[in-house]
Amino acid sequence: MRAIPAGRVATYGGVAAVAGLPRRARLVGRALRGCPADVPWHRVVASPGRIAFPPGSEDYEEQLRRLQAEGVACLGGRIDMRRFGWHGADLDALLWGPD
DNA sequence: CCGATGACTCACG
DNA sequence: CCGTGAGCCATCG
Repeated sequence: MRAIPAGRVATYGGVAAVAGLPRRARLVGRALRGCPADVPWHRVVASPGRIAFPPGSEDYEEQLRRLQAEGVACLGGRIDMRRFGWHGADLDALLWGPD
């Protein structure tokens, strides 16, 4: 999660896959609940580029604020994944990095 | 032990 | 775009 750069977003399923847990998107959402403060939870959105919280809820607004603060546009409740989507590297690349 | 419940996703109509 | 249904599986009551 912390590997997701500011200004980009990843999907629940994507994070799960990178973590080596394919098809476990729900688990990522569960893990995000009450996660440490230094975890950029707001950079994780649902598959189509939509904030997963119920629109209008306090959590929804909070995430929207944080994303906009990083320059991520959310028009019509949608985030353009082709522009802001983070196509993360595989776990090895994340751990060992390109030097 | 068991059914219900999610910060999910994908396929289909 | 919207609903349905099927996977998913850790938690909860």
